[in-house]
Amino acid sequence: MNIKFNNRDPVYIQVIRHFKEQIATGRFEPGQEIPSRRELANQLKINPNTAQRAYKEMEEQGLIYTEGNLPSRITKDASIIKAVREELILEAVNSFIASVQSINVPLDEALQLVKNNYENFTVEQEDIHD
Amino acid sequence: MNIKFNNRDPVYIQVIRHFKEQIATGRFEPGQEIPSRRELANQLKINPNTAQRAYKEMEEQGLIYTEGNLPSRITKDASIIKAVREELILEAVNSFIASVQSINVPLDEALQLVKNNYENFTVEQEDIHD
DNA sequence: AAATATGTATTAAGCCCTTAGTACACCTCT
DNA sequence: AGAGGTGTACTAAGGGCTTAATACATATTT
Repeated sequence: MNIKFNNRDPVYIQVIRHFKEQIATGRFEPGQEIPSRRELANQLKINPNTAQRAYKEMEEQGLIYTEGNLPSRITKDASIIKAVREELILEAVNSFIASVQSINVPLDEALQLVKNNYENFTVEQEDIHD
Repeated sequence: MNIKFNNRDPVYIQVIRHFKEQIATGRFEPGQEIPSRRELANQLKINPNTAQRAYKEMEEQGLIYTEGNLPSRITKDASIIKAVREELILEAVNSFIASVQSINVPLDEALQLVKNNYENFTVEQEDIHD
């Protein structure tokens, strides 16, 4: 468990986002046990209450579930998992289109830019902070 | 002047973002006079101090300039204007790539999604709030 | 039984952003 | 000279998010 936090979004939102990514890609499998609130807080160096808030929202959204006071687990509902992935993708696509259209970047140019930067992107990211 | 504000980013950040878009696309021309702090606040229904904060940061970044106590103007520095456009584009591209890679969307699929949604995007946006 | 770990809940404080109200110096226009 | 608009600056209050410090019931482990 490792999250690169930025300073503009609330931490609990970024935690939820990270879990959604893990669920959408299958790195978190259905029914898989996840860290307790306190353990997650320790791992991420955040406050237990912040972890609790993230978990609470995820539980309300059906992303995770908790039986009794056992460690929470990833949902087994395939339709939710599928919806999460589609939500993330749609969000990324719409956000990108809105951005490039707001600065009048034509479709061809936008596609070309993505193509040119996709492969070696992870490498470049090492220099990016915040 | 019309900005659709969201609730997650600080208002003065969104104002700056809007000005950058206008500058990058040439809708704000070099040397063009811009609304005073108070007038902008009136137009956008925000507090004059928030407008002041946005203008102050833009002045520090060289996006606008102020001579005496005359209304501020858009920079005439072509290199800054070019840099703004490139910054916005790079930001959009990197953000998009980071998003799709985090959920393992292959390049081909990502490009196809952008292509499929680019044309009719402005229409769909009418239903989107917040 | 005792200790530990779990989920859950409450209260308080601090920080950032926004809003609000005010103030001052400067310039332009009447 | 006076009025109005400009940039600029300051203090104060409120809201949302985070952090902090506890607290409690339950289940598991020792």
